[in-house]
Amino acid sequence: MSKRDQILEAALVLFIENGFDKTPTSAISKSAGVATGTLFHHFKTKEDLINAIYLQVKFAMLDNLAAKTALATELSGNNEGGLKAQVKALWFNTIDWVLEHPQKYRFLAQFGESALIASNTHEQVDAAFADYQALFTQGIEEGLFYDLPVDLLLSLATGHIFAACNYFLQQPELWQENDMQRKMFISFWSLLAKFK
Amino acid sequence: MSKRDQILEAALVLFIENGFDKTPTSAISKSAGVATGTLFHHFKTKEDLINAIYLQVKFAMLDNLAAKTALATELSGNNEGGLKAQVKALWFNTIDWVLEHPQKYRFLAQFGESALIASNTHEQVDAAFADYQALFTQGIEEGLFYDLPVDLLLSLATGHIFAACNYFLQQPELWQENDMQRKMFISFWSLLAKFK
DNA sequence: ATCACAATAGACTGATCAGTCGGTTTATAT
DNA sequence: ATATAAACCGACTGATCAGTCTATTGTGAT
Repeated sequence: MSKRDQILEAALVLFIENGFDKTPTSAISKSAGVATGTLFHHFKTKEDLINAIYLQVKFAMLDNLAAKTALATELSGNNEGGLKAQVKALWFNTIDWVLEHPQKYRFLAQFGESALIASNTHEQVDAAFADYQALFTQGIEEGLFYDLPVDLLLSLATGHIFAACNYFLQQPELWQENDMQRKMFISFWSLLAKFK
Repeated sequence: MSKRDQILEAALVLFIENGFDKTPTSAISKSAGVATGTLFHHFKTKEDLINAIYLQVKFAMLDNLAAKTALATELSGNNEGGLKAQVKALWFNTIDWVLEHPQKYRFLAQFGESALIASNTHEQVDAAFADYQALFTQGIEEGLFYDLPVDLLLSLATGHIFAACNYFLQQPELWQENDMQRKMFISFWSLLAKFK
């Protein structure tokens, strides 16, 4: 692992544990096994660093979704499989990834809404989520989903997913419980779609 | 308005605009028209201050809901009015309050998940929300809601409301649009209840 | 009137820390 | 081999700022 990655990893952990302003750069470089100068060689400022982490985590999440989706279409042969199946895969894979990467998720929850993340950073991420937006647009146009603005529907959907993640990160065993995933998806789907 | 309240109000605005660590206490006292000493007379530390704001805002939200609920039961005569009507009132009044207090909401969104809010603070707030938890418990016991843990259902519900608020704070005129509130409540209700 | 205490003021400081700087090592290209 | 640049190091510093301290002003209470 490159020193740059060591820094990103160490900083993520320290940031979620102590918060941004209670994490001196000296602590980060120390924990990463790297000199101060090296940290500032790779990241111009401390804020650059947190924005880099944010991008890395968001894209890691996205890459995972893309990989899983690709795998699914490959296995099923066709590249459609129905809108509902696609949405379900997206929903399940997101929660699955979060539960496997609790720290990365906690970072997003803690800093995603903070003023530290530059608007430019948000734009880069939003652009990368365009594919999934298209999926929801399709649902609306087909009359399957409620006739609401796409980004509102997307926001409601991510809200549901994140609320679920918050809960199941506290109680991971419940997520595996009989019928739980089925019930949760019904709730999720009902929020979007007019029909079952 | 007491100097204490002036400080709370000034700090809230500065915190959401610049973030916690980019807001020196000197800027707060200056903006509040108060001396440094006065700030630290009322709040032992800067973190005490942000926790005090958090409590004030959460309780303001709660007091508003309680007042509106009380008014509704007074007007309707009986104190029941059906579970769905009660949930709808809760849902509508929350969004209404948020849209009328965008800064307070933005504060909650930005700092509610941050490490700055003490666990003790969270506990005080959770305790105050017990009444609304009872409402959801009732819905589950009556077999009206999905058979899921209460706090999971609560978390999903608040997730939906917050996602909606985020959206309509950007596009306030859409909230008033014909049919919008009806459609949004259908989506909200479907997420909780097995039947329409 | 007098006492006690809460509220207010603002100059001051000790500690902290983001970021710099001059230098060394390592990798790459020619 | 040699040149060039990128990666790396860590001691150092200038600026910032949370919180203190001492003094002054309201404000009841008896």
